[in-house]
Amino acid sequence: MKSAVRVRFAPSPTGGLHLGGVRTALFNYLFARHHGGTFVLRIEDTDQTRFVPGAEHYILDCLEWCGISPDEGPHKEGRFGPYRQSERKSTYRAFAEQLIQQGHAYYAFDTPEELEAMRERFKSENNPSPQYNASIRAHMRNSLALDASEVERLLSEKTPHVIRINVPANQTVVLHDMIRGEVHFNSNEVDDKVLLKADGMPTYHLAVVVDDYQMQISHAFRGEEWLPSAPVHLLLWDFLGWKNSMPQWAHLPLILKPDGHGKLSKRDGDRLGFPVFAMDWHDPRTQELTRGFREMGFLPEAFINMLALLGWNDGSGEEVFDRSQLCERFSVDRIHKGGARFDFEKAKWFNQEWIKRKRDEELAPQVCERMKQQGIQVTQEAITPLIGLVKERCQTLMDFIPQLDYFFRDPVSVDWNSIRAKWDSGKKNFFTEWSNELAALAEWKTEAIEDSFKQVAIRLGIKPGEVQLSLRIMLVGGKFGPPVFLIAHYLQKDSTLSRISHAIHILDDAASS
RNA sequence: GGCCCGUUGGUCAAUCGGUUAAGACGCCUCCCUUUCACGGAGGAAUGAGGGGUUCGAUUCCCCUACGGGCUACCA
Repeated sequence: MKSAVRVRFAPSPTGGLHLGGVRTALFNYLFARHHGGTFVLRIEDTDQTRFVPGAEHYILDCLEWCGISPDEGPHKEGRFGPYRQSERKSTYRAFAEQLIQQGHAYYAFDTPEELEAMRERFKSENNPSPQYNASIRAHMRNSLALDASEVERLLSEKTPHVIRINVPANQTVVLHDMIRGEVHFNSNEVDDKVLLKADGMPTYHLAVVVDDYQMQISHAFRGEEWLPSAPVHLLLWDFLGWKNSMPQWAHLPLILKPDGHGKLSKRDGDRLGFPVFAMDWHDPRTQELTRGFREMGFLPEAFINMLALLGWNDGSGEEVFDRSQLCERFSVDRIHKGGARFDFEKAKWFNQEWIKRKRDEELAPQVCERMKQQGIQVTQEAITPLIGLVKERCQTLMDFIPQLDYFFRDPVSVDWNSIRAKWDSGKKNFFTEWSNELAALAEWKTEAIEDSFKQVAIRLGIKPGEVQLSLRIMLVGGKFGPPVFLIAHYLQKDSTLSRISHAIHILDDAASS
């Protein structure tokens, strides 16, 4: 009786794709791959007021960047399309009507104002947000409370109306969650959710059930914030007579703010200086640009690795996994129940691990691109051999820029103070002497450069170590980077000499003034 | 307020009744290196509280506290 594994990621195209969304997509993907199943993308665009052009395409791009592209979706029609709920609009109404015939739903003609008035009227200290439920629906304008003839009239006059679920009283609805086990709900606490809106579109509640059924979804992963509405969905699966086809549910733990309280939001990223969206999101309405992990210099391998370990682990103590390892090791019973705080430091560590693991040639194109964006004249060929020199110093792709910049142009800023403190005629003499030696050097090789440096130092009675930091600052601009003689080697003779002589002038001027 | 979920170091977390309560990030010290990193060796730091169950509870149950989610014709 075991059917094929089919899972879906069902975002609504309302803006950038959040970390938590990507993780839900990822867990779906990993589960599907682990079980040889199918990963479906369904666009939940039933709220026309929140629709944002470009968002769907952006979501697809994010998933592709992460390497977790869906097997079916609006981009890749399968046997279960269409994959946009707006394009499935016509299918929902019939099910809503069917529920009415069976007494499991009813028409409601209440206007937004009337609903507001109801909430005001029944609001109390003990019940600040009254629900549209068994005790209240008798007081409202719906097909359960009104005369049949009146309902007939309202309908024939095309009075705007919605269809609500008729939640039975005094029932215990039991959810069997793959992560949380049994969760019990009392139907008296569940309100008569709108199933079909006045504009004819279904709400999430109806659409998720109809679509999961029609798309033959076997396992449904979603965020924990959906747990409270699970009984509505369970009831619908039952009412529609599809109980035996219902997917197994898994409510994922939330990703929380690093500080303070609540679930992680885009605002936290803005506030704390880290990305929350997978990729840059440019809001077409507000023109606002929100930075993404990709543009901040993260590798997709690191991004999904980090996300996979947020709320799940394989118990081995290992943490760095590539996509295929994740697919292999993923299992629902090792998903956590509790929410996990997002830690940007750890995210950067994952990225650094992945940068170290990547071959220089793989990194080169992206690093090259980023340097060009900064106006630095570079080529992939020139950069590739340098990447290995600096990559263990980089946590993001952006870190390569300052690490590589000085190889291609004179340092933009120089930490003169670090040299000046101990600058004297002896040192000036040393660098002048050494420059002459370098100029005459036959072979521009790292070892030869270093040898000559040491020889001149010894000849002048200076410890090589005492002038090495000065040299580094002259060439690099600061106290960082690979071994200094290696840098001189890559810099070539002319640049090396010119930076040294430029430094001597600067330091001399400062000394004489 | 109500309903639901959760709770091991600062953070991610292992443990599925018996451990000196792993490991990782971050932090600190030292080594390597006259830069910064990488690497290596150490260190500080954890079972929310109270009741049970049990020979024995971090592990099972209950209560409390705390945290979170939901409470729309949004998903």
